[in-house]
Amino acid sequence: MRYTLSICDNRIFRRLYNKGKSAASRCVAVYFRRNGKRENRLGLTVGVKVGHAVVRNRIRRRLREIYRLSEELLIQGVDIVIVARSAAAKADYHELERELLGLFARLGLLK
RNA sequence: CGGGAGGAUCGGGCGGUCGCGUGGGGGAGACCCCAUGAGGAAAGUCCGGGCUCCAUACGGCAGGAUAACGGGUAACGCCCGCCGAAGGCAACUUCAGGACAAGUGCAACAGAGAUAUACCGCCGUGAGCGAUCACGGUAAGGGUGGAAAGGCGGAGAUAAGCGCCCGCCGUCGGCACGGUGACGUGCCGUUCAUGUAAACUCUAUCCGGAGCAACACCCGACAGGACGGCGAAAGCCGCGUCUGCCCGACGUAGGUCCGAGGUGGUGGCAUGAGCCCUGCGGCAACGCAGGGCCGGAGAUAGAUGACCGCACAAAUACAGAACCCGGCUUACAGAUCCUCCCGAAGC
RNA sequence: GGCCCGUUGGUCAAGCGGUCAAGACGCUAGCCUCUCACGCUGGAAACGGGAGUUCGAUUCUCCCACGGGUCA
Repeated sequence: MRYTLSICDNRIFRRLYNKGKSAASRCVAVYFRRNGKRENRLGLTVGVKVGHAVVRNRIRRRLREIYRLSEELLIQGVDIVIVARSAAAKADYHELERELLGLFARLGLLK
């Protein structure tokens, strides 16, 4: 991903959950906040409750793919956390793509 | 053809576009090229090891594990063979399968009585006209129970009965033969004894503790402190670590411990009790010898996804390495192969 | 990733090889009261699942499932 770093620090996740703006749909929830930098930072959260390791990996990879393909459309300089919910385990790639892009549009993250 | 038993293997292949981890190469750089990239269970963490630190891991108690016998293995609670028991017409499957005859405990309810007993019954004696009662004998019959004085059958004897006696079976003990052994077969006998050890316990064998978040090293930040007593010395006490306790060992001034700080990097880290083929030994597990192959995962918020095409009946199961191996257990759509048993029909 | 615990009515929980598996709160029916509450009497409701040992398992053993703790 060209313009994006990963979020490794648990404190950044906490700050987004507490102070970021958010929106949610059936399968995913999105939190974001401006970070004052030139590039974006992305965090993906897929909890244990969603499924076992194979299911969690698949969801995480699909979410990352969706983000990668839509990266050019997004504004820059924000931290974004995408949280998978339980329903994501049964959704296919296209459903996730539709929901996630819909949330990005609702939050005004698209250029 | 139908039904069944045992074992083994696969659990995806080819191609295209974009994207990711690792290694290598090219380029001043942006970047480009090449190679490669999850499992049979990677899982549960139930056993056993390697490896690292603690003492070179040593003695006793406590604690834990295993349990017919022989072998295999680095080791095992695993595997192979074999014995015994149970089940099945059979192929075959299952078994925590030592010792209640060392001692202790427990056995509710029912039942007269639970390791010793006489409720009904049977028999004898005495009392009574009699119904019946009292005392004694008896475990063959009834009833209760998971279990009632080895089991089944029989004859004599007896007041009635009883392994009191006989035959067969079982059990225990002894002897002989076969087997490396568990054990089997045969003979003899004064043995005849409730169950339970996944109850305490006893017997035999094995086990030191912790775990890669172990451990070693580097950079930076912070805040430093303690190291005693006796003695001339040896040494003793104390303190610390090693295991719950004892014993013991080691350390006690270029070392150790406590406190503070809690951030990043490197190694450990992937060639291993490895896989394949051939030969020899062995019933087998497996071992030995020779040859070949490395078919290269190695992250540190953690790499495999999206879309499409092709053949096949279909691509749909369970499921993601985190120090590494050997097992066990659990989950699993579908496909293929081998061996064997039973039944029916035919030759 | 490693190492340890736990699971009993709706909730909190005691028990531990054997007769009805205690108790509290809650729920419910009746009584009391003009009515509600309090009080009194009664009732329903549970051993996470599956195997094994045993005459008998909530208890003992094994395997799963779920929930929690702890270690840099």
